[in-house]
Amino acid sequence: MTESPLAASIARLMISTEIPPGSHVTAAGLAERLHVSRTPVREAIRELAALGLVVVHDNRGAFVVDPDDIPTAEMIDLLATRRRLEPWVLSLAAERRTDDDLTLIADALAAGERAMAAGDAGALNLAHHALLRSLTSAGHNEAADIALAPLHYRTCLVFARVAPLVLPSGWPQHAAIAQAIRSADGDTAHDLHRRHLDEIIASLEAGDDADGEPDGHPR
Amino acid sequence: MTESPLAASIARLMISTEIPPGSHVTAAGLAERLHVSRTPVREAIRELAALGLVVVHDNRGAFVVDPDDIPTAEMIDLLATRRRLEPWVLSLAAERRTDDDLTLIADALAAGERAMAAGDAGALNLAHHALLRSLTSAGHNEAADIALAPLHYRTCLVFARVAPLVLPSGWPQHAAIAQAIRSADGDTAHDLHRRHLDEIIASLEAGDDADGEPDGHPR
DNA sequence: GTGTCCTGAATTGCATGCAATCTATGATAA
DNA sequence: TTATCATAGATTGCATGCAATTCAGGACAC
Repeated sequence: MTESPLAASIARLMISTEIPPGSHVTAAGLAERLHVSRTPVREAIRELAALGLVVVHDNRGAFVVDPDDIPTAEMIDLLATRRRLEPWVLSLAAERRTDDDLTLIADALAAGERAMAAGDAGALNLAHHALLRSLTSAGHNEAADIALAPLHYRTCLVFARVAPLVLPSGWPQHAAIAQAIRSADGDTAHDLHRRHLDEIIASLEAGDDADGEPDGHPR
Repeated sequence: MTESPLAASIARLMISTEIPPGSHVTAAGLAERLHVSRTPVREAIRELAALGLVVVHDNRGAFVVDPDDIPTAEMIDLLATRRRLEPWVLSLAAERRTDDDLTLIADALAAGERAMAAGDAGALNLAHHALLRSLTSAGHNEAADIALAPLHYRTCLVFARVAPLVLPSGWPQHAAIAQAIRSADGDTAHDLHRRHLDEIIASLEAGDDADGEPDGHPR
């Protein structure tokens, strides 16, 4: 999207859970931490609110979205919505991707591998988000890109706590999808991704865990 | 979405084309017009940027999205993306809608009728947007609601100039969709809306008009 | 012990001042 | 005439000050 650099920085802190879910983020606190004044921080917080990363209560400030506050039904809605769009966008990506897109995707995959090897949960969450964004932007459908941006942020936030446990087992699936896009095989990318999302949805519906088992691999 | 009241006010000015597409909106100008200072205006502009209503150029300010700058292919992408989500959301709406939802939908339809009778193009655009939002929010799928918000804004902006010419002939279709939702007939709502969007897409693809003929009724 | 009210610290939200940057205009030289 | 450059105006972006609001904790009455 068109996040400002500052908003992107703050978003990274949240996705990596350096700022934990549910936190009350104060303008003064972030201003000091990021060495800017409160004004640009406040503007960035508004952006993040529009992207669904924080909720702003009148005269009480912004709170990072807390997965514990989100009912399972809402998580299912979130994934079902992605399911309607993403497989199609990935099939577009297989047609429209440029070499730059492929590089971005490969970079995100590599970052994820490194994060898993290093056991760095925050970095893995960031890589997951970068991967979702790079795959989507390869579709070169700006409307879909804009529509999915808040869903990707929410997904990475909502599953931030469990992602380090379940992402590693699902990473090969991501790699396979990326490979299909590289090979311009839209149908395979479409089907793989839809199956991937279906598995997550199924595990949520089975009630594996109120916190979600995003890759369908119960402990 | 969670627009601030100020951002919503500015958005209304843009959708009604009181602030015309392509305008360079200055913080000082809006501040004076809305009787507030520049700070809250700047925050609102950031929100609108996240929603895709304006584009912000560094150190040059914000510009209202101009339909003339948007290629037909991108408009088709926009509508194709809505087509993936909205019919499904409306079928959800037929299941989940509350009485309050039906009231909002009826209000939007009535506002559109009044605007057409009065020949008020700005009011009609606003009613169109309110209708899209009320239909979608009746689906009670927050993720889909958030994802579609920027698409609805963009749609109403992109078609702002031609909407007054084509919306009247398409209004009965909207009314029929609303009726299906009221009757809890999800399949009909789904099919009617998909057909509606397909017609618009087809007319764009046929090149009826670079500006779009959003309801498929060439002059 | 329980509930209510009050006070104070903390935070938001808004207004304004100012430096840095950009655009446009007109002057100058080739 | 055309191109280049300098200057002036306007606008953004950031910092800071202050009033209004909210929440937490304790005193007090019952």
